Amino acid sequence: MPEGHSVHRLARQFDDVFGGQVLAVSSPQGRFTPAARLIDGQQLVSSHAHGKQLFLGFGNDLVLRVHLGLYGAWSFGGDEHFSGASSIGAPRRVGESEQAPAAYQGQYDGPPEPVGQVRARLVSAHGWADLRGPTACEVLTEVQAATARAKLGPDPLVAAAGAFNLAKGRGTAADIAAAAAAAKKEFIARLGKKKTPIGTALMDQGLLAGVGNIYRAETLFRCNIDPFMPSNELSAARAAALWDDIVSIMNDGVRDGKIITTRPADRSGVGPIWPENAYYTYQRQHQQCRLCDAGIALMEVAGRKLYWCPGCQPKARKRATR
DNA sequence: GCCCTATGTTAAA
DNA sequence: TTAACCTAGGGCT
Repeated sequence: MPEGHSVHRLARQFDDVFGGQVLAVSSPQGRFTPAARLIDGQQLVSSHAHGKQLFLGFGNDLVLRVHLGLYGAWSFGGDEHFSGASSIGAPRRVGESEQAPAAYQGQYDGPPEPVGQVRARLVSAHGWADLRGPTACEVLTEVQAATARAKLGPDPLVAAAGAFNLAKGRGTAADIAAAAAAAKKEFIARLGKKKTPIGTALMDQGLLAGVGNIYRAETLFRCNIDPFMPSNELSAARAAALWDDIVSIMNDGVRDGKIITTRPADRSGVGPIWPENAYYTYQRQHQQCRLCDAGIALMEVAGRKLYWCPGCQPKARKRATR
């Protein structure tokens, strides 16, 4: 699935192209039809991402919660007023871009006939959005939506989302700074209480919301942390540095529409930056590390593939203090 | 066409 | 720990 950065991009996209507009909501596939009727014809009043989940608020106080899961994807289209038409979701192959294609050209005649399994379709006067293959797509009350969000850990992109809202005249800089500080503090505190390996903890959406398999592998490499180290053996200072690194590379992901975690000095001079030179360890098993002589290791852990460099991410020799 | 894979989560065993 | 779920693309026969 797209990791948190993609969902934050989606939240911005919905805000930009549908914000304040009345939407026709349907389910060409049929599976979402009863819930779609609850928000059909309502105005979109908010668009928010928390980790990998998207929350769209409507004028009748109902909330559409969407989780793309492993395969879900949104596709968009519309006329010249429908800026940023794009398709953001699960890349179908390594190296696929999450960036928007060229602007729509030609006459806009409304959304196309649905092809395949379109779970939900949102249509405004100027464009449309189709949702396919989500793990979750449901209409909730505000209380239910708050309950869903309460299960999620701090989001490294909380400040980025705040900056976007600030530019739209919502919120204050002071509130954003406070939220970002609180998120970081909470992350550090939660890690300190967990004995689970740090590589597992980073994938726990209740501990930290938005990091997935690529960011997990890449940030642990960048911070020289052994993925099997118990979370509570990481010093508070290293936990803070880990948070800062996650914030940094995920902010880049929001900006770029793709995950690039390599520092410029560490990229090979051969081939483009992305995807060949975008990662340190993800899907680089058996290849030589970019920084040392070791080969990148791969092991299946809890059903997900974990990549790391045994040379750059050595086992801690002594117990760190917190 | 068939099999495998994928930046994910949940429930059953 | 395993299976199930949702979808599309690539490589294979």
